[in-house]
Amino acid sequence: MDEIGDQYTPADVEEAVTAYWDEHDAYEATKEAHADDPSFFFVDGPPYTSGQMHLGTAWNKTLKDAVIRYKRMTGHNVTDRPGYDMHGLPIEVKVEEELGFESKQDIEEYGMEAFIEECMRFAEENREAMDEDFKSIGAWFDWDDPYKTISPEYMEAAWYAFSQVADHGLVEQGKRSISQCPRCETGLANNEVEYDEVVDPSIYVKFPLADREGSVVIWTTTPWTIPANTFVAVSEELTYAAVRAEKDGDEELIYVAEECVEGVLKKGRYDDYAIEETLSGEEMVGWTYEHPLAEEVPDHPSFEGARTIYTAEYVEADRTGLVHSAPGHGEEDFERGTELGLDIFCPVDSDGTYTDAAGKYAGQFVREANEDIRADLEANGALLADETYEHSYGHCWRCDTGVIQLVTDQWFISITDIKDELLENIEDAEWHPQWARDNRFRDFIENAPDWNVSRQRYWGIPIPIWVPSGGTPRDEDADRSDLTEDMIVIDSRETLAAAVDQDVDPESIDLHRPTVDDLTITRDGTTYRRVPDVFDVWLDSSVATWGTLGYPGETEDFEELWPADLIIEAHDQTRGWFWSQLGMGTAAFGESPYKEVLMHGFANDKNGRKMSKSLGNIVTPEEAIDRAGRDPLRTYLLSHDQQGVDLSFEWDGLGDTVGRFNILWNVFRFPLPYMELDGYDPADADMNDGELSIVDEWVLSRLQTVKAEMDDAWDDYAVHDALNTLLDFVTEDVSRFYVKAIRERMWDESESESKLGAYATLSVVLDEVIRLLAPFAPYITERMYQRFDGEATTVHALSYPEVDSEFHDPDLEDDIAVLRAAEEAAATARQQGGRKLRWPVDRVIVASEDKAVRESIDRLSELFLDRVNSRSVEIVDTFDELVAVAEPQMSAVGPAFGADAQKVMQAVEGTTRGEIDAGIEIDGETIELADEMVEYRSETPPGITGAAFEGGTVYVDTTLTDELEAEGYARDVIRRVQQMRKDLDLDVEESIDVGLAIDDDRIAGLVDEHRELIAEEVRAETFGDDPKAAEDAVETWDVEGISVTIGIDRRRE
RNA sequence: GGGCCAAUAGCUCAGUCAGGUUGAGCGCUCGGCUGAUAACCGGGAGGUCCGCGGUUCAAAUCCGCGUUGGCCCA
Repeated sequence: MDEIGDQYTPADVEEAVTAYWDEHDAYEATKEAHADDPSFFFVDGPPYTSGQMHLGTAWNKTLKDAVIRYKRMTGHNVTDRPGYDMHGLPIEVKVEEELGFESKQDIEEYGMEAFIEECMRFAEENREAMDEDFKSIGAWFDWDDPYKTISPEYMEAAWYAFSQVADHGLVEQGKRSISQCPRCETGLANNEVEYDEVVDPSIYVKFPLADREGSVVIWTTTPWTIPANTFVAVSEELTYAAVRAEKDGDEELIYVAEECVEGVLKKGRYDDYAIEETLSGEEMVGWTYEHPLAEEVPDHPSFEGARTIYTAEYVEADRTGLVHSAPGHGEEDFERGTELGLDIFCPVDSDGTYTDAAGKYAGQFVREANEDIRADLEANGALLADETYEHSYGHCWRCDTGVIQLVTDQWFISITDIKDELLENIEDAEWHPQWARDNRFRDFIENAPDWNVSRQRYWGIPIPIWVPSGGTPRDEDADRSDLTEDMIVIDSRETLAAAVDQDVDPESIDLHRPTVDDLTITRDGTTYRRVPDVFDVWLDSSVATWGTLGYPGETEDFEELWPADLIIEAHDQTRGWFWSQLGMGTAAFGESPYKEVLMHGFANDKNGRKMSKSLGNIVTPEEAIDRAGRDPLRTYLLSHDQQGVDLSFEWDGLGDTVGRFNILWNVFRFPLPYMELDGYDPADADMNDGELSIVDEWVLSRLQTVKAEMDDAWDDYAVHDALNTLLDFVTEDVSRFYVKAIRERMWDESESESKLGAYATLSVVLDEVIRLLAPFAPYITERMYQRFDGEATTVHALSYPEVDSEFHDPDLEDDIAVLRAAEEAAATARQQGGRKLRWPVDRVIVASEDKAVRESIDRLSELFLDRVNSRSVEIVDTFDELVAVAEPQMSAVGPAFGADAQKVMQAVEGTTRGEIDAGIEIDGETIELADEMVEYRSETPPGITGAAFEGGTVYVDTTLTDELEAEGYARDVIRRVQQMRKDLDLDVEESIDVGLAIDDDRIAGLVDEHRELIAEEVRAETFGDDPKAAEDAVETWDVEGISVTIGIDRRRE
């Protein structure tokens, strides 16, 4: 791995480094090097094992990897166990697809045990593929020992935590209205419901009043919930109208909110109407009505308090102002119904078909019954209007089936009971960025409902609750409070083995279903059975901070490390993992399980749109690596805001990043040939060797400033700021200024003190840059380190460079900043004066009214002269050679001179103040000019051009003398010979013979004065005047309009 | 429908917290330099600071109302 190519080729570098790491166990060496450092407990957010790495997960793992590498280099023993989230419905659905299943029934027929084995195989296969993906971007985690949510230790961690939650009285069982996927036949958490636009029926239905004339009108998009209608809700704040409406000669009385009268009448296509009476919502409370499908659904709610009008807060003056309410379905309906003490009637099964209680519709799938219900309502004369409506509607996140709202029995963690504690615990974690915590996260927690943790599925952690047989949660008659009281919550395999009636080996038992389903517990003569549900998969990852430590099975690490020092995920996890962990940590242990959060963004396409198959705008990490490389991809991702802001992926931007690595590569390989020639080993660089020049001191000082700025950025996990500060230093300071400044010194004699100083400085700068960059770009830095030093097994095991105040000289940095600005202005002035940098000038004038600027240039005058190629510099507050040039003011000249004004203008324009003062002549007559007729602008005298910089102006005197011209031409000849040497591919130290002919006698004479200089610079042994005789190369050049013919010959021994 | 975030040069982004003539890099273009050469340096062109309104002597920045995109929630 010793050859350094002329070109930076990421693929070659990365291939070589990967092989090197494998061969030398670089990862293990790195961990070993920091094994005794203070611990840093990082916890990996477990990606779900149903897909492969995409750009977003690549970013996520890259950021984590960079932080871990940085933390190690700054002296921490970092926990780097990767995690995988391997349970849950998404995998079940994928396996069902593979097996061609369509319903739960298929799973039962296939056999639960076999199905679960398939899920495990699927998850493991995906995990292995994802391992490889993550490794491919240089993510150094402990891939041999990931934590997996399906391992017995991990599942036990969930059981233990849940039992703690139960001990705190926060586990409840009860009926709740939930989103149910009728295909998966399970309840879904809110965040598992995705909203898509669908077209649904939109019907207005008349509910005939029982104790008076007329009907109330409701609107619904779910006709299938009408069989379960239990009450109608009105608003306390609305006024309602009794409307006498007429259609086709028939009259009827309907009640709607006053504001909705016109809308409803229009929908019903009534010919005419009159408002008979208005009344408040309150006045309507207690009115009763007939169920509009009374005959079709004989068992419809008719219990005490049913078919009655009540108020509810969820009623708005929308559509009709009255709301059909079915506590057996809707969440709000359920809450209000419970509040009113109404029974819950839900005639729908978990698979979305009506039960016998639905009468005529029994056995039908609810959404398919919509049409029959609509027809029956119409036949009953209850349909006021019948339309369709496009709106967003919830769908199962995995199988895309439209969800239905049902009231079922579920197990909950009563988050609402500990809300104050949750809000307090938020404060214990520091977030980057902080606004995410204080706005979004806090808002969410304030509104968080109880956490439904039960799923009626197979591939998950079985809920460790055993309840008395006959009192299962599916039993309609079971008393809820008793159930919670009587439940037994098992916290571990040991406890399980001790408690159950069967023989169980805690060492070998697999806690998955169906193994645990058959285990019973007998206590005081009562037999307990496990509730059949599994945990919501969000509960799995919520226990990650102790699950990854094997707690409670292993307690040592937990006691030492917990809670986590840092977690890193994208902003979608605010209400995902950031939340679930806080909820679980608080409910189980009373505290936040993490101390710091770094929240990054999403990787979108170049237009800021989500990458998706349907938009065809997906960029894969593989493609990015193929086109640009691993280090450039990582660096590109990390150079953008890492705190809450999305990334718009752009190929050009990735290309720019490659460009910056090219610069770094060039800086790195630039000194190598010289050092090799001198037998200089950069690893042995010693600042005491050689002599430091001002630019050496400056770049070393800049390096200290850069480290200090990077430290500040890292402290705030502003990873992008740290990286960009470093990259700017490499391109702006090291490449553009420093390397350019020391190039000449590289050609000094081998024992030159100045050269040794430059070697030492550049060695130190490169050594530190390599280490500073290592966390971001692990491959190229390893490559460079191994070429440059290589003493340690890997650069990643080394320490991060620290600020050395001995080399910090802010005043010098200020001086050089001024110098660079002035130098830039000088270059501009030269360009305007048509004098290229290779040609020396006699003098440069720096004019500044700022004393500090003048002093800076004065202190650095030698360097300044060198860089602007001038023989002298004058530093002044004002440049007194400027010429005041007259500008006629025509608003004054015109009225005074009338017809002669044009002549006056021409005579005045461009003359100097002296000439004006001496008097202007027009047609032989001297004329009088008033002060206001002329203004003056300052111009440089002939041969001098100026350009401003921040803090002053630089003037360059480009007047030629023979001496300047002689050197200029000589330098041009040198440059041409060097080009020819290079074209011949000569060795740097190889000698040549030169022949030179210049097609202008005067110039030839001038150049002749510098024969020795030329011969020395181009390593010419002989210098003749017959270029054509040369055998190796003859070329004629145009130098400033003069034809110059050069011939060169390699010296042959 | 609600909350949070974003929108500034062709592209990527600073600047917004703390109001005072919009900046940088890349790209483009013209020129220069050059034994780092697919590198490097300088000049130039290139902006309704997403829109509309308000506060203010003064708004990219503060406030309000929108538009577009992202995430989360309903």
